[in-house]
Amino acid sequence: MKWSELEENECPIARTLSVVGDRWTLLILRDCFLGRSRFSEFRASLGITRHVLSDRLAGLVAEGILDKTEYARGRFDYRLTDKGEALGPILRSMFDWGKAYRPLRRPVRSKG
Amino acid sequence: MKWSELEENECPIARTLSVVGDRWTLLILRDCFLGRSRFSEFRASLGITRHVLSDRLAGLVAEGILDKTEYARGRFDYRLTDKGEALGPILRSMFDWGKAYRPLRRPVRSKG
DNA sequence: CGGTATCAGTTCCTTATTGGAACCTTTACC
DNA sequence: GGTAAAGGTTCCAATAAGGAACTGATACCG
Repeated sequence: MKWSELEENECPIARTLSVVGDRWTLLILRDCFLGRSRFSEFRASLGITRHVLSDRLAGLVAEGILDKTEYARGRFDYRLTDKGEALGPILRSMFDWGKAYRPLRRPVRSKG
Repeated sequence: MKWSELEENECPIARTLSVVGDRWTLLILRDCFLGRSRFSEFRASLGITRHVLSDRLAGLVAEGILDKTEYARGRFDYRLTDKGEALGPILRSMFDWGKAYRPLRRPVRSKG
């Protein structure tokens, strides 16, 4: 199965992954849940390249997950729609799993 | 931020994505939850290339998410560990979202 | 015993996706 | 008019994924 074929897959999980299953999309959406809404904010937070960010944002807008509005000439806000907000539980469960099963062992400084 | 740097990211969501955030891993794990456990079963179900499947399974074993056991000479079972089972809520929430927000409009046959 | 088939990979080559830097256009500020 | 920032786009190099062929090891067939 090719990635693009997932969209019409029988399995709802596969269909969800066809939308948010790439390397960056869920991190962008996490930023949205944290209140970030601008191209430059995502850039600063994620270190994603402009090209890929531009592409992902356009995809999310096309999917109806983000809403793009011009808050000043040539400046845009990307905000979660209801469909986007509904992804919250996915991020929530990822948060819980990461916290429980991949704890940060923070770097010990000097003699620790 | 490069993908590999996510492992030690401050955010638990980022750390989770460093493990399951690529194109295929969550689909493989979905198959595990559905009871599939062998290389050939994953292949048949997903149409993933041998090379990538081999790589992903090895990664999941290294992460302690799957357990690999030889059930016959040269034949292996991959089964979810507790850490792997704990990913259930992520798949569950993806299932719910996909069902609600990306319903299958199944192809209408003949006159519907 | 030779021939064929399956499982679980590995290797090699091609295609697709990402990373990185430079460039572009509009607006704001001095 | 010069500089800077936002939000892109374009181009090229590096990385990842797709696809087919090839490798053992084991099993079954006659």
